[in-house]
Amino acid sequence: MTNLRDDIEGELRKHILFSALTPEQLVLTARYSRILRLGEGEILFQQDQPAERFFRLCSGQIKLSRLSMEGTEHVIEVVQPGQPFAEAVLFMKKRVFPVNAEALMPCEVLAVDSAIFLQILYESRETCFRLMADMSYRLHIFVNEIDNLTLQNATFRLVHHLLQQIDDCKAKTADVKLVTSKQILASRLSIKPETFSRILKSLSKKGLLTVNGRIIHIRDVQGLRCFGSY
Amino acid sequence: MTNLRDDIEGELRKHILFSALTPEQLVLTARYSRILRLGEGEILFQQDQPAERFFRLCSGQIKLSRLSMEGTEHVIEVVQPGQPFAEAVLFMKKRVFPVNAEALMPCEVLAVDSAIFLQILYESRETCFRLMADMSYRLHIFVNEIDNLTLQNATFRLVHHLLQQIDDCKAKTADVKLVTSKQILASRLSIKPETFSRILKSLSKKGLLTVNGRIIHIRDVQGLRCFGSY
DNA sequence: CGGCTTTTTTGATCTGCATCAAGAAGTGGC
DNA sequence: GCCACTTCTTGATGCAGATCAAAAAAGCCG
Repeated sequence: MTNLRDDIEGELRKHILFSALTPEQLVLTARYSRILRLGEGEILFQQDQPAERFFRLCSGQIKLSRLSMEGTEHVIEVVQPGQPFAEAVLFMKKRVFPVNAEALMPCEVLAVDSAIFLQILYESRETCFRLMADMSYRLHIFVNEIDNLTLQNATFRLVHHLLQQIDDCKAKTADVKLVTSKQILASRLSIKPETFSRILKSLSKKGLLTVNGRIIHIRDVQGLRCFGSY
Repeated sequence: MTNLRDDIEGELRKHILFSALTPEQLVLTARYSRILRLGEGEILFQQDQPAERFFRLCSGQIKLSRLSMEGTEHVIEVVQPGQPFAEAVLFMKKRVFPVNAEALMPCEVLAVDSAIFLQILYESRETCFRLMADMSYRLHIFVNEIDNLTLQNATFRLVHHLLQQIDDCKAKTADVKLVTSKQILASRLSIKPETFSRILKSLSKKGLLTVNGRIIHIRDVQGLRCFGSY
């Protein structure tokens, strides 16, 4: 565990955005970086707080969410180990976090100083290009996300999510282990927990899958794929 | 009209992404750029087509939309003169347009060659930074968009849109001229035209506004602002 | 102007999903 | 192993907004 603290450079090197840096740049960045440890339920940052750092998750799980005025929460993303987050804030006029970040379990997070990174960016075209690719990718994700929310119904979104989790795309059958609680996954997909449960039930009644706790056994991948919204 | 064809450089200079270029870079870019003219209803590009250029709208209006598998359309954005679009595609692995683009009226569009621009980007940090700021801004917009779709109801979205159009934010009363047909605006806000019409009616019945064709006269800005979703 | 298309409105009805409420089934602590 | 607590499921009911159908209003053009 504690060994991580001593290997900030190693952690940085794993970070796609830093993989193009020269050794000197890496050392400089490391000096302005920290490994943070969070307990379950701990808040890393909150919406509208000034953002002086951005992150990469080393271990654990982080929930990124937004709060509406009435206080209802919507989970935007559940960050998995290896993923960078809050890096696009660097270029916003108002440099504040657009989301809340909360540890869903004990986490180790690499925190990098924004100011230093901007300086590095200025010196490393290669890094600029990686960041642009990264942001472009995120934009693409968001466009798809909006599609799903507007053009598609709840059942489709759930089915789509399950299918995405399958790596072997030509398998007839598959097991999907949900990475979070059904509540949180439901929010991620903009579905109420009750509805989520009912959809799973109806899918299993159709013989397309069986549910065993967090393990979803898909009995008919092809059938599920052709399913859509009917 | 035709004078635009002769002034590609001038048009480029207005493009925020090109405003940091050296004269030589500008000339080079201009050589690989074109001004395109589109008639009403003409398609500039379609979803999944290879994207070898990106754009800036000089005049007219362009509708960016997505199609679902069942064929229903959702308007992502209505591009106004001066706005760049499809520039984030540059960095995607599969370099294809993620949306359809159709002229809502006769348009003049500045089309810039992607390959040349990537080369320029490599030579101009300043331009990289502008593009990153641009993408970061778009990401932020999308996060808000998803908020509105998930946390907010149709009435809120419409009210929110109207309030955004008001420039003088402390005015008691205001006129908003819709830039497109109500149908298209409705789709942009993920509302069916019928529902859109009903919402406007209910707001006017409450005395908050009056509707006169595409001109919405807001009689009580403050009241509308406090309105939300109730 | 009068006939045409297109946009907008209105009414009636339907439905997916939310909400409320209450059990059931896991999960962890001591 | 038992109790408290959280997560998940199930049922009953309600409502926002979709859908279908058709009238009304607004543009358009020869």
